[in-house]
Amino acid sequence: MAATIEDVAHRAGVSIATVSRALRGLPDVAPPTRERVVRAARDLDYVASPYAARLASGRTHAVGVAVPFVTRWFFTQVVAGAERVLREAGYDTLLYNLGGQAGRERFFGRMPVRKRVDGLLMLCTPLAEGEIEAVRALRLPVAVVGAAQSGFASVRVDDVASARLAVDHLIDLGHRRIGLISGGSDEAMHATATIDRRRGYWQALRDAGVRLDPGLDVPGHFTPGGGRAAMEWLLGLTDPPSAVFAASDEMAYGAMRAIRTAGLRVGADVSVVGFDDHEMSDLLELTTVAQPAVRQGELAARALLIALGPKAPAPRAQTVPTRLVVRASTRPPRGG
Amino acid sequence: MAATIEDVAHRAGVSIATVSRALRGLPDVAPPTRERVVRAARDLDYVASPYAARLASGRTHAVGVAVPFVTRWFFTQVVAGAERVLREAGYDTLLYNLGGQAGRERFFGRMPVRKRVDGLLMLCTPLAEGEIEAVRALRLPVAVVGAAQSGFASVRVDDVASARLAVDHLIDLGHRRIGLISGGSDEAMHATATIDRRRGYWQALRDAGVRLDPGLDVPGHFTPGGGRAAMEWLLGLTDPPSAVFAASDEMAYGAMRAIRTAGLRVGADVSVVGFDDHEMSDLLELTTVAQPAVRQGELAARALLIALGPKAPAPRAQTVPTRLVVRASTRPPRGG
DNA sequence: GTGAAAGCGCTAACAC
DNA sequence: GTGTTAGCGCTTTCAC
Repeated sequence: MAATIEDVAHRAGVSIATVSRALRGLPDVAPPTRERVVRAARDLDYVASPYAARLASGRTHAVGVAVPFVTRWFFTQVVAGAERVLREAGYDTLLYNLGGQAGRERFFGRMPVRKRVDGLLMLCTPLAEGEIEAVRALRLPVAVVGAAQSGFASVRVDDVASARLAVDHLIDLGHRRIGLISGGSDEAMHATATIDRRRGYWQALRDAGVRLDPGLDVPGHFTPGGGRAAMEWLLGLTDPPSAVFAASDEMAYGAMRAIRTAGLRVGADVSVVGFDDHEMSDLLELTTVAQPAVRQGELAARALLIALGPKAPAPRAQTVPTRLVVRASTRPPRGG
Repeated sequence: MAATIEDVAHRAGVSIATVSRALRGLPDVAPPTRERVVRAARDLDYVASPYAARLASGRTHAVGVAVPFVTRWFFTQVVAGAERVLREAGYDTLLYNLGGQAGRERFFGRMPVRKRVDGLLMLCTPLAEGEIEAVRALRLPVAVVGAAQSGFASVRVDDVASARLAVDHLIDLGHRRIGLISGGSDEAMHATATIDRRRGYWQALRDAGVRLDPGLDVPGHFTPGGGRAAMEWLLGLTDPPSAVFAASDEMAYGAMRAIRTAGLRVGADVSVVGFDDHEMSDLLELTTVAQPAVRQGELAARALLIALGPKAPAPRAQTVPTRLVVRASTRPPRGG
């Protein structure tokens, strides 16, 4: 069997209390004593039982990370960033992949993190009223990525301004008829990205004095397939757009595909801007709004760690900058 | 404070032992008693403390999932599949993102899963001798995905046969000069996929009586950028290949890009086959060897759950089928 | 600076 | 069928 604290205490010739103190680096342990304890622990290959420690101390040193879909590019980046920061701080990462509306309801209904974690990290999951209540009821520090929620620490990009960046770029190139491939009304999972990026799109057009046409706003559901269908629909219009802004790169890829399938050229015939700067975008020469994904995970994890610390300040809403990356998918309109 | 088992016992007018039994669905509890307990628990919004239960029972109901890179497509799929199965079985998923060689060494050196989990799920991480020992020393059930390791349950595809599928397809189309974009010798993280897919490639060529040319075997490091560079190199040869087999779709995307950049057409001028059937492949019309990624995660998780059960059978090595999905990226060679 | 002892909230014998 | 009780392996007062 694995060694316990008692084994270490015997071997070092001290009490278990001293072992506990020595190994956790608490003050009030004589250096030579600590030395003996550390050596004994190493000799026995001792690791403290985290669960016993949790029970006794009431702190779990674990954080729950709830993510809509671990398979989506942006989320994987955020998770990677958060996991690293948490691990380095000695926290366990409990992964909860919501996986769609049903899983989401199960999560907020049962709250499987209860009595399991010290804090909660929620990704891109703008919460319904009841969900916010359910989370608050946990009375746990919470950090969210991709949405600002009062009372919670948050890290996100300015979706409105970022979308404007993309659309302004198209306008600067001379485009006037610009389509939007957005999330879709059903997307509880992506509400912020959908709504705010749409808002930025409208603002940019309005400020440029472009006539607004709601018929150019088509849902793409944040998937390549959805983006493709959306673009097909746009191209089928009597007066199709000369450029589109897709609210995610993955939808943009689908749109690019649809453009090519229609016998048109991306850039030369129809311009496309995406959002994310997914690693494939460089390859596909997609102009896009780059957002620091891994970094958002890191920042959120850090914010959570601070909230878990002794002198926890009021939760802060952080915004990280985006930038436009211009590639070959955007060009002036033909005859523009 | 949150309710404890004692609160429930008081309210239901029974002992804590009965509460424990009733709530866990153990036999030997009179139906009316169970009913009362369940109601009391619900009234108090009681959830058992998992950590107290772990300490008392010795079982953690947690599984560690170690993954080289959560950000890589294949791994995200596997994690999603495994997480769902584990969650539904009442197990916590502790995520360990190794993240490169350094993280990998840290993981096997410190073994952070010690005293934390009942079982371990390792993704695509063919283990060095010392690492296998370190894992065995845990004396825990282990399941691996993407490699067969004796003594551990495993789920994988037949990489050799699958690679042959891809290369045979090119040969059937009439190609004779076929390049390989493989992983690379440094890839400790992808050894199986690299080695076995290369082996399948060689076998297919040999069996077809094609002269073997080691100069056509170029590393692509499992990234789009690597695939692109590899393809550029191949196209620069005096006698460039008319087709390539890339050991992953993401490398194939890079290769396709390089082909286009060189002014050639994918399919018509140079054929490309990938491996994975990443969701983008349909969009990019990449012929590829499809492997069931989510399913491998599910199967591995199930295998682990079985190993954690009462009558644990000997660990089994499972192989899941792959299939060739032919799309527009492969065609007969020009003048073939 | 160190030790004794009382929990933390459960599970699992064992008794009845 | 149900209750009593002894732990599980730590942390944390409180003495000394």
